Amino acid sequence: MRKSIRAAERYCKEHNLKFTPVRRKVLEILLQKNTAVGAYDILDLLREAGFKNQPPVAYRALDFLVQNGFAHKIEQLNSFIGCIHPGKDHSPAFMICRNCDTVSEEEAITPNFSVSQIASKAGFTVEKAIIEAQGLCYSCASVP
Amino acid sequence: MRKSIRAAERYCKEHNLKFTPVRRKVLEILLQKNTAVGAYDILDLLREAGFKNQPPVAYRALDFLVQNGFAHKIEQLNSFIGCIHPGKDHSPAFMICRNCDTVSEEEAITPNFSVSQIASKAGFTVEKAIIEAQGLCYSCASVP
DNA sequence: TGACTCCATGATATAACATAACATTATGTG
DNA sequence: CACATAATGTTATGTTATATCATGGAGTCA
Repeated sequence: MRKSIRAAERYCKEHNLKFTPVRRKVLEILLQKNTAVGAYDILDLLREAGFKNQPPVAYRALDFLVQNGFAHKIEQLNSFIGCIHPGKDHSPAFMICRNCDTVSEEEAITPNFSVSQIASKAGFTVEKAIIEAQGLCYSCASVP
Repeated sequence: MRKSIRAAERYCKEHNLKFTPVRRKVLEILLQKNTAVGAYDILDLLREAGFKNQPPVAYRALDFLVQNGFAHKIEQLNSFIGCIHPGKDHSPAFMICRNCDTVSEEEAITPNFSVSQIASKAGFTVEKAIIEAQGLCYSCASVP
């Protein structure tokens, strides 16, 4: 975790991004858990740590972290999780345990791996999977 | 679309489910669009059609439709879409166009197809894909 | 150095999404 | 008909997320 923080630090320095105290703190919060954390929980923890605690404080920091690949949003939980290999361009698949709430991030490498392959490699029993891709449909890609 | 409604009707009759007016109406609303529709938009349309319009009205109908496979929730949009092949047990992948908002449902058949394969089959250019599986992690599956 | 720019943060308000809880009504079954 | 069950009505509230405008702080460059 210290290592992930330092990696983020280095990456920001290299890319002229500001790794400010609140951004660092939010990333620390995320990396301390192996479950996804909601924005308002983060807000509480920020307050405890002496930061301001209006919603935008958390959402801005989260946007920054997600934008730069230091964190991911888990859509099904409306929550966030620290990224285990930041910096690298990757296309992750998340395995959410309904019993212990642990979210594990698996690498889908190229998107050329199936959910079931990823899951079985991780020893995970899938009960429900969602796959949502954003991009351009055929018509919209053809007519620029 | 008439056909999908009738299929839902038949399925409900066979499974002793009540395909009530509000459920039918919500499904009609969803099937009339090829974009995902938010619960509150549905609520407005219900009101226009003479139904009650408190939030639970929409959410209950949507729960029913999703539960029984007549509709899906698109997590990234907090919205819902009618299912194009209800009744069948399937594991869908959704292609969301950021330009025209069209959401197309592709069949992932067994989960043994990759996102990129599905997308290229559909002529869709993927910019971002999310894959989230819910189930049981290895530890939780081992200790019942 | 001081005016300027850019970006981050502070602060207030409100929008958008979703559910809890309890009352009432309809429907089917013995 | 009495009863059980499921659906709907209704009120209130909880949860997640963003818009908007004001303020501050670091770097740049004439």
